[in-house]
Parts: sequence; C-alpha cells; structure tokens
Amino acid sequence: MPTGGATTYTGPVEDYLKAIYELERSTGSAATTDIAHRLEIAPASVTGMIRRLADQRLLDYEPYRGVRLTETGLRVALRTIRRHRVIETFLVRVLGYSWDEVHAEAERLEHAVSDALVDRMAAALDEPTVDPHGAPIPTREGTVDEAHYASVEELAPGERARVVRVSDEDPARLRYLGSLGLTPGVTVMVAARAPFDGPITLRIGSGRRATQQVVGPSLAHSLLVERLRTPHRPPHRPPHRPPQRPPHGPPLGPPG
Amino acid sequence: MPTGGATTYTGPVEDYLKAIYELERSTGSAATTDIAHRLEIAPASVTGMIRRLADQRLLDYEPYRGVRLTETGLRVALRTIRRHRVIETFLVRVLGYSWDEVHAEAERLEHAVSDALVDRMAAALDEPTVDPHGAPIPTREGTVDEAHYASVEELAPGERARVVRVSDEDPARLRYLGSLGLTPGVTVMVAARAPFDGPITLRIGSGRRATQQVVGPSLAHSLLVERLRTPHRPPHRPPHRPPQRPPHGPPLGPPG
DNA sequence: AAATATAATTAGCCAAGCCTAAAATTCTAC
DNA sequence: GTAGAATTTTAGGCTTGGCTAATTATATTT
Repeated sequence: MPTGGATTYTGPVEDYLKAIYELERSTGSAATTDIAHRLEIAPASVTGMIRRLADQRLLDYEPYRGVRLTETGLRVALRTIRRHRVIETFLVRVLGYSWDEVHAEAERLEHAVSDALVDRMAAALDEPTVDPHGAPIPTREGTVDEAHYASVEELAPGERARVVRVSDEDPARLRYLGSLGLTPGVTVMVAARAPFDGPITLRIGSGRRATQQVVGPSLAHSLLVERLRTPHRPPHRPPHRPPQRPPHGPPLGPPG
Repeated sequence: MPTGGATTYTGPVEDYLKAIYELERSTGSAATTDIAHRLEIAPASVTGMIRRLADQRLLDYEPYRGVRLTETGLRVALRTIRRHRVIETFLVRVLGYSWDEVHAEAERLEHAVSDALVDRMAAALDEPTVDPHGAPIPTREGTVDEAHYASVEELAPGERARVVRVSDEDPARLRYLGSLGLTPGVTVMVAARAPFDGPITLRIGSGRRATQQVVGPSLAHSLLVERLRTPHRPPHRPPHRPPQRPPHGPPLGPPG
C-alpha cells in the first residue's frame, strides 16, 4: 500500500536512493563502498545514512549483508530519476542547453521541483521517453524501460549498430563525443579493433557523410548501441549466443 | 571588492537575507521578531542565524541593536530575488502557470538554479523587468527599481489609478483578485469608500467593459497603484493636503 | 585452518538550523 | 527614575548529514 502521501525527502536521501537504484540495476547489488564511491562520501557516513533510510522503510538492511530498495524506496528513486531526465530534456529542447551542460543543473533542480512542474515540463515536451543522452525517462507511474544494450566495446569488427544511449555525465567527455558526431541515433560500424583493450576505429554515420574516428575503450564503454543487421561480409560473427543476460537478473548472489 | 567568487549559500541563508532586505526596504530596519515572524521561525533561532550571517560578513550586527545588510548581503539578497522573480515569470509565460501557483514553486527553485540558468530564462523571456505580480526584477548586476507606489487603500473617492503591482503571495487571495480582474495594468477608479476601514467600491477597467466590485481594506492594501489624472468631476477632493504620509508612514490609523 | 586483506560498522566528533525555557536588555509608562 | 512589558539573547537540546580513527566482520590466501 503506497503511503498515498505527498511525503517529501531531502536532497541527500534522494541522492542515495538514486545511487542505490543505479547500482542494483547495473551490478545487481549496492555495496557500502560502491555507494560511497559513487556519491563521494566516506563509507562510514554511508553506513549512517543507510541506517536512517532503513528506519524510514526505504531500504531493507541487514548489517554486513547489504541493502535493497523497498518498494517505496524504488518509487522515490524512479521519481527522482524521472525529474532529473525530464529537466535535462527540457533544458536542451526549450532553453538551448547542450547535452554536456545539463547534468550538473539537473542534479540540483531534481530536488527542488514539484511533481506538478515535472509533469508540465513533460507535457510541454510531448511526453519524452528518453533524455538527451538516450537514457529512458520513467513514467509518472514509476515504470521504466530499462533495456540492456551492448556497448561499442562489445562489438566485433565489421558489426554495425545504432547508438541509442551515451552513458556518461562528464562534460568534457560528452563534448568530445559530440564533436565526433557520436550522439544517440547515429549509426556506427566497427572498422577495426586493436587488441588488448586497444583503440577502436569507428565508421560514424552512413553514406557519403560518414567519418572515421578512433576511440579508446573507456569512451567505447559509454556508447550503448543496438546491433543492426550487418549488410555484407559478416566478418567473424560467433555462433549465436543465447540471450546475454536475463532482463532483470537477480540482484544478488546465487540462490544457494 | 567583490569576492569575485562563485560563493554559494544555503537555502536558509538566502531566505534570511531576502527577508531582511524586504524588511529594511519596507520598514527601514529588520528587527529579530520581524524576521522571525516573516520566516515563521522562533526568535531565538533567528538570533542564532544572525550571528552566523554576521560571521560570514553578510550582516552588520550589534547585539540588541539590530542588523543591517552588508554590501555582500545585499548582493546575495538581490540575486535571490532576481532568481525568484525570473522563475515566476518563466513559469507563467512558458509553462502556463497562473499567477497564484508560482510563488511556492519559485520559493524552492530559487535556491537550486544556477545564475546561468536564470540568465537563459531571462533571455528567453526577453529580459523581463517585472514578474507576474508586477514586482520589479533586479538586474544581473544587482540593481532594482524599487519605486514607491500608493495602495488602493490610500486613494480618495473619485481618484483613478493603474494597478502596477499586487503585493501578495497567498494563492487564494491572488485567485480572488484575478477573478475580479484586478491584475497589473488594469485601471481602477474609487467609486466609494465606507468609513472606519470599511470596504472600497472600485470601478475596474474602463469604458463599456468596466465592472464594479467591492474589496476590503486588506486586499486594497495589496493593490499598489500609480495615480492617473482624474478626467472629470473631481468629486469631493479635499483642499489638497500636503503629502498624506511620509513615503513609508505608519501603516494607518487616524492622524489624531 | 590460520593469517591477512578487505569491507563494514562503531565511536566520537563537528556544523547547520531548528526548538523551548530562562535570563538579560531595552523600551514604555507612570 | 523606576516598574513592568516587550524584545532579544543565552543555555541547553535535538536531528541531519558529514568526518576520522578504531574495531569488527567477512573474504581471501597460503
């Protein structure tokens, strides 16, 4: 049963819940040190906050055994993420911000806007489903389409793919990617890969306007893509592995 | 010498400075109890905060003798007020908010927006000079045009004036005034006044579309106006008293 | 299995902002 | 000028959300 309430949370509380949500989603679980690292807060402080969040029923917590978002905690996390991404989209589309400027601004505003304002912004934007980096925007109702995409890092030479999301917040990196034309929607093809985590040569765009650029594994990791049928010369594709991961794998260790 | 700095202040600090600015402006000084009343905070807590603000050189303070904004404090206060009013204007003009909804939202956002965002909003609005209630918007450089207006309460029967500002934040009162057509820009004429702080009958608008409404002294006090030359039949104007009250006279009451 | 390394928690501290109750100061009236 | 009223400050306490240093629990080696 939802509190039905207009309960309001502090900025730090929302930040923790967001971080824990992202960690659960991407690595399956949220360890104290992970949270600490992500929020740039000392681990001891994280333990303290975890206790407070657990007291408020936003987390399930057993000392030394990790945390898990409760239903309420998940709802608050997704609401905060919705705010963040709607704000980012609004700043870019209505106020002409570039995609590298919006994160810092949204990070502060997400704790100050009302739900009514977020809804008005979303309406003005015609209910966007992704933010300027391609990240999905949770709905008002708290659902989100968290598809799992491959990164360019995982593509084999010759594979073609469309960039669907750029999973990075760093302004400098975003500016650089933007200058290479590596933004959501663009088509890329892996022209070459150097071994041992070496640089990846990408053909960016299609047809006559395509360019060729080299990116390191770190940037490649941020580029999430959807594979496209490779038109000709499928060079070297492995046998066809079964679905890489379950849609929402079990956040924690093996059932045993 | 300005700190030149991107110094950032907490929400409470900005709220105190705003309150002190408004009190200094409207009553000439800011007493502890006035601040406490305006912010709905216990006087003892206000003393505590005043000490902190003085430590930060935002106020000049001598115990038991009152406070005064320093140059820095004034700058921060005006910056916060600019943020507030630009946000209000943006919400109304871009997102279709009504003038009664914006205060609460701006009250939170003013502490979260960057100066860059405020400037972008102001640019998108073509550098507005007043907010939706007619309040002047301080410039980026920290200057404001704080003209002193009479209120409808001070108008004599027969006097015509233009509403320039509605000095109220309460949503219910603003909605009511809006429903009567009493918004900035509108012309009013005092058709009648009941004695002993009684209701004031106003002719609102001009020509064929004018309506007649009765407002109490409290609402009348919120309606700030600019007197207009009264066209004809100056009905009953007393001999021409010298300026009714000093620009910021004692609130009311018979001169005796 | 014991030793060590890593991770997490506890202990004790701090500042910001709030509170109430009590004391001090200033103002107002007589 | 002094008593009483009003204002302001001090004293002492609380919560939130940080910190470091020390301790405890869990994992990893050997």
